[in-house]
Amino acid sequence: MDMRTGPPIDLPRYLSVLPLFQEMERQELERLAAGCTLRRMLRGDMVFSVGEPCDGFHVTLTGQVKLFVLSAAGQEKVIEIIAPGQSFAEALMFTGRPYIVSAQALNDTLLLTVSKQAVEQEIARDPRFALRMLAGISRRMHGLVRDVESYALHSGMQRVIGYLLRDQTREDGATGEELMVSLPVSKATIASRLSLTPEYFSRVLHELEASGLVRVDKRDIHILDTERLAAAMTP
Amino acid sequence: MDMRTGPPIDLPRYLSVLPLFQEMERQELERLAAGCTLRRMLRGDMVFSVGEPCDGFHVTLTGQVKLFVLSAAGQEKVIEIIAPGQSFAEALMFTGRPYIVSAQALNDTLLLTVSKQAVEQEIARDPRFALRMLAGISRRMHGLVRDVESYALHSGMQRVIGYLLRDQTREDGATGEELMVSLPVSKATIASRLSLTPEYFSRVLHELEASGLVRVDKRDIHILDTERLAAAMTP
DNA sequence: GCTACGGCTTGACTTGTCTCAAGCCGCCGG
DNA sequence: CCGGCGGCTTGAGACAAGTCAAGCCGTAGC
Repeated sequence: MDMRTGPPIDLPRYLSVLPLFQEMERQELERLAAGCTLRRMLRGDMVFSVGEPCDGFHVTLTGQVKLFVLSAAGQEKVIEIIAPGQSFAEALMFTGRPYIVSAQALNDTLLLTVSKQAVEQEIARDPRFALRMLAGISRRMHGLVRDVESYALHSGMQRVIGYLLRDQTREDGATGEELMVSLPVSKATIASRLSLTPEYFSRVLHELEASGLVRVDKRDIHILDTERLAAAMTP
Repeated sequence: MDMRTGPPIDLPRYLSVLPLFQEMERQELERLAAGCTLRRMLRGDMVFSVGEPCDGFHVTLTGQVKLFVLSAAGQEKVIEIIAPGQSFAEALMFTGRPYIVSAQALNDTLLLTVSKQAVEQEIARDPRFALRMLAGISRRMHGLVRDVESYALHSGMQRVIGYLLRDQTREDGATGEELMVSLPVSKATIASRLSLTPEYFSRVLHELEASGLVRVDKRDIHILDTERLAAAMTP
């Protein structure tokens, strides 16, 4: 374990709060913890780059990480923005091939890395852990399929609305209730995540504002009328 | 087991040739086979539809299946075309949620369905089977990431070239070697797979032909110069 | 205070890709 | 032999989204 973080840390306790390791016994967590590394990363630090060998998966305890690819022309496409508590690169670990995306810290970040070896060992010991990994990866894949669907079938405006309402389920609140979405990172990064240029993203937000559907204040998007906004997605 | 297929079939033998079940003992295969169903499907038959509960995954032994979604406006987007011997919907099975895509037979198809229960049972018995499932799903996800990348960073022309050269690795053959790609299904279906309209796909192929890079004969695309074609992807 | 820079917006123009509409071709059924 | 239909192509025009360029604003640094 990397001890650059200062005083020893109760790693098993850190692990226990992660969705992936819920319901695991103290003893199992300790076994896993032995195969873990904790790193403090600064904004802009690379977690890994395309082509590097992959021998584990990662969890952001605090901070944010973006997964992205670069085109031959140097253009960047953000595949996913990893929020605190989320894991990433689990799937890649199991293919046994090098990374196909790069990962970079968007903020100062506390990063936990679980070695491939520890995971395989734990799967061998307890098949239920394998099911948890499978469920996690499958959920990730679910998201990717929805992205593909979105890129192919939705306009830029629809993708933006979809992003703003991503956590809103139907009948989640009363009609016309006002809620607020804070963009977790720069607008340019969100734009890339949605496969839009920053310029066009700006215009779309402006248009939504002009229609009286949202109010934009820096990175806070106040949704003035959830229902009308949702309605604007299916014209 | 569904016996509509006529005389009893040596299901374990069928299973043993699938990549997913490689290296499994006869006894394990027999256990799995007990949880399997074999169905003959006609062109156009639905394997499953969005929203239906998912209690297993599928393998096309012969024939082809398309995975697709429909937009609110009724527009279709083909997510993937499943070739003979390939499995699909493994990931969805593990999320415990209903199907998020639909699957339809593109040809008369012999379809094997492995029940969720049989899979979970086998994972409990042999963790190495879990690793195989994980590797399979991860490979699928790898493909999805490359698709997202492609939709975001490549032009229509580049996506078509990428599709034509998908199995070609560098130094796979001599310079200028001629090879041929047969479209497995209708051009309209391929177009949707690539997120293009049939009209535009047609124009792109025509343009490639005009540049002397390919020769199109019905569904056979003869690649006249692999290197120049690959070069046309990175302008 | 002035300057510099990152993050964002705005305007004017261009273009890749879609839409709509018509037409061609090969094939099957009557 | 003819009609119809699915699969595909072609043309003309429209539009969503991208590009390039300039400019604004707030914060950080000197």
